[in-house]
Amino acid sequence: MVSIDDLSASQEDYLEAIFHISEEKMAARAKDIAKYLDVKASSVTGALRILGKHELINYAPYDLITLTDKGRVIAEEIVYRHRALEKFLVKVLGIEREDADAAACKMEHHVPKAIIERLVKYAEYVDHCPRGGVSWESGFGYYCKHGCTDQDCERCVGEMEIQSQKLV
Amino acid sequence: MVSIDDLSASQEDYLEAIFHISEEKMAARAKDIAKYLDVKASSVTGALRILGKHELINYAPYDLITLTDKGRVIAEEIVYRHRALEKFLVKVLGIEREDADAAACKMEHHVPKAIIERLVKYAEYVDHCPRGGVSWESGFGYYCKHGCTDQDCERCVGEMEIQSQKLV
DNA sequence: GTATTTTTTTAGGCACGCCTTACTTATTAT
DNA sequence: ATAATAAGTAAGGCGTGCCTAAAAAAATAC
Repeated sequence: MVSIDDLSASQEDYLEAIFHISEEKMAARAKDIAKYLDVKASSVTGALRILGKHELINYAPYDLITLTDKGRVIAEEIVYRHRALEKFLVKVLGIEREDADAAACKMEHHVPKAIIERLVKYAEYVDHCPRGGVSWESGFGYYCKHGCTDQDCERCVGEMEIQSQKLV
Repeated sequence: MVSIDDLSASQEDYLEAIFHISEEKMAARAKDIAKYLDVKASSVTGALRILGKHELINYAPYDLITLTDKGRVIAEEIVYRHRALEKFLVKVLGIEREDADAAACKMEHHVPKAIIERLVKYAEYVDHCPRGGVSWESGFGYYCKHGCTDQDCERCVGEMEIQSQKLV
């Protein structure tokens, strides 16, 4: 039995690609996958054979490619991770959507599930309770641009002392 | 000229290992590195030759292994990333230190530099301005355990309505 | 219905990074 | 000093995942 943890990063990418292409066109063809992942068609064939062998996709040479039920469950998990990461990067860290998407692609295979769950929870928290958490504009975003502007900030007092010492 | 971006994940691991071992013992030996990374001694040799060729370490057979200046700069960058990630996971997301360390090991090679910088900034912000940001105990940690407890929370009103409808 | 084009597959190759086995070099103990 | 042990190297293998080039199959055009 194959679980999501048995898949390599590239196999996850293939499954993810098939999932997205299938959403649009009912079934994927090797050509679409190659284009989506920017690899040669011949590289796709090998990957498809493996995914087929693991019964994650319905694969027969020259035939249309679809996800099996098992494959769809795993593909959805992968897509969920990607979206969760991207949302976190945008909503919490204020990364530009495009950059966040690119970063999520790079990171998604290497972030443990437990961490993803926490990111989701955190993003949800910030989203849900902007007063308790951090709303980007007024909180972290402002800090990024202007630093700490709290006159009574205890930490800043310390830093100012250090600054003064340097100036002497 | 070799930059940090030219290193594979495993080369980064080797450099990181040498850095940490050197901190304790002045110089590293292949055996220590093999143990540190849980890899066979013979696997270490090849990696050392490459790092040596790139002038990131001073390497001569049977001799002690030390970082070159160039190597130390890169190693410090790698360690910085690891620590930044770990700090973020612990301080912001409330992950247990050990889990955070393990996750950081898995993630550190795949998080773009720009994202690391943002994580650092965010952790700094939360650390610096717990009032504006989120202190773990009172903010996100509490939310994780009890959910939203704000009586006047607009979002929760919506959710309660949904809940009520379900109960009907 | 054959010819052309597109799509897919096969075959063979390369780089990486790890492994094992066999060998060489150093160190340590007696 | 030499035997035993520890440490390091060389050579060759394996799996992954990509590539190119060329053959085979399918789709399309005439």
